[in-house]
Amino acid sequence: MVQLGGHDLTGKNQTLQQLKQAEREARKQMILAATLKLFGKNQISDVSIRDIAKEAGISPALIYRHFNDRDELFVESFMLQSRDIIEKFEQAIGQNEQITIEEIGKEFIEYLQHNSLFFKMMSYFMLDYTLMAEHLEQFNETIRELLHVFDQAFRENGLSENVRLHSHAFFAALNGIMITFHHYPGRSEEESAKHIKQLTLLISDLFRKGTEQ
Amino acid sequence: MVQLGGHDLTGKNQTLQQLKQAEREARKQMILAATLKLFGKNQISDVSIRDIAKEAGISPALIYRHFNDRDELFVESFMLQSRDIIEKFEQAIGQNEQITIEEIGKEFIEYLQHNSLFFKMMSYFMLDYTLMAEHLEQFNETIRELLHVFDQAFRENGLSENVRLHSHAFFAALNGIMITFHHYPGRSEEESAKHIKQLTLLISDLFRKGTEQ
DNA sequence: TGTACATCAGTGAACGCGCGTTCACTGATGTAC
DNA sequence: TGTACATCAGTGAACGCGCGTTCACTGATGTAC
Repeated sequence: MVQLGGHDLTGKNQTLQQLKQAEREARKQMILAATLKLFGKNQISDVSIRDIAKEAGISPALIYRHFNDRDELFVESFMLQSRDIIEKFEQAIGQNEQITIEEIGKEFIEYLQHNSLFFKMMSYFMLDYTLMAEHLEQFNETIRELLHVFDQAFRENGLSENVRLHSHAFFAALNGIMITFHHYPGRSEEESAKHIKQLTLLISDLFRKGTEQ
Repeated sequence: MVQLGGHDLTGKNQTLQQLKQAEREARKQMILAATLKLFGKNQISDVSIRDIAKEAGISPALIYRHFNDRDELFVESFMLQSRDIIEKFEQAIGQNEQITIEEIGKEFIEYLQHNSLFFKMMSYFMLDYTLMAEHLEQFNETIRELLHVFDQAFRENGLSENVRLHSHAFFAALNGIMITFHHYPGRSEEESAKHIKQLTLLISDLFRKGTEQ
């Protein structure tokens, strides 16, 4: 008799096990979805376990049957969202046969603007390095994947030396534009968006010129 | 008899009043100094009123005789520190007769690195926009003053159009480098610093080339 | 088929804590007469 | 000069709150014999 943790895993019972497993997984996804929804609405540091439980329509205690602690839930939410965004971003970039530096800058910023959740989370993780320390490798991988897209674009545009360094610089510069000006005091959201667009164009232009040489 | 709020403000008494006022101001400065010291040691959001009181050797209640609430204390600390840093930065820049774009980039990043407190606070304020909303104008002025230094440098280097836009872009890009890579996972502080230096040089170079045209 | 037991998702209330802020008070100093 | 009063820096304890997390429990379902 095949046994695992006291469960019968043969025949009909195996399917039942699988169904239970699927149900459990579905519940977990609901918690993650509720978390992401609240991250979208509020400041990330203000989202509490009780808020999430309420949003998901469950008891706070149930969350701890799926995640060890708040940080783990937060990190998993971030990873889920990241994979989603990066995949979409890669697809959008992949459409164009040869993408210009301007286009990739514009696309990236637009992605950050339309998926402000990803941006919010990235800022949150970058500044709260105590949180990152434990989940470092996962976070790292996400960023690396993003940088890979930038690498490709630079190579396609004829850059052969210091490609990764250029990707880092471009990525950081675009991040900086968003962080510095997304809530620039005294400007409406619309004006901010326009200003960010202008700055992105300027920076992209400089990178294009730098790549041509 | 000259009276203000029940106090005699003439002759000898005026001096006593002034001394009292000075004493009060000195106490306030001690509180601000204690706050800044803790900001340097810990994450800003983790610094509590009780911590500050303990550091300053006073009762928590006394802090409320000098500041209306925690936010006001935080903002005043930031302003105090900012004025200090920006003045030092302006002096360092002012030494050179004609400063290059590379130099100003390098100087700025070095200032952020050696005064990580300023950088910490700027990030904190940029991301916590609810806090900023009320103290918007003060924060704004600080940043504007900093941008003014960048403006001058760009003008000295022959740029005549879109000067402020270039300042914004350069400032944002340098910020972005710091935020993205100051705690890049898996790197020592030293390695991070070196990497940031490299990226700063690359970005500065692009801006110089862009200015020359 | 019936019964005793095991498992486990799920719960509401409680624990223990630290927070920003306020309260009621003390004690030193100055002021009025 | 003495006395009653006002002012105000300063205090320790308390208020009220929300947090992450855990506890003790329920109830449905499956399992063993």
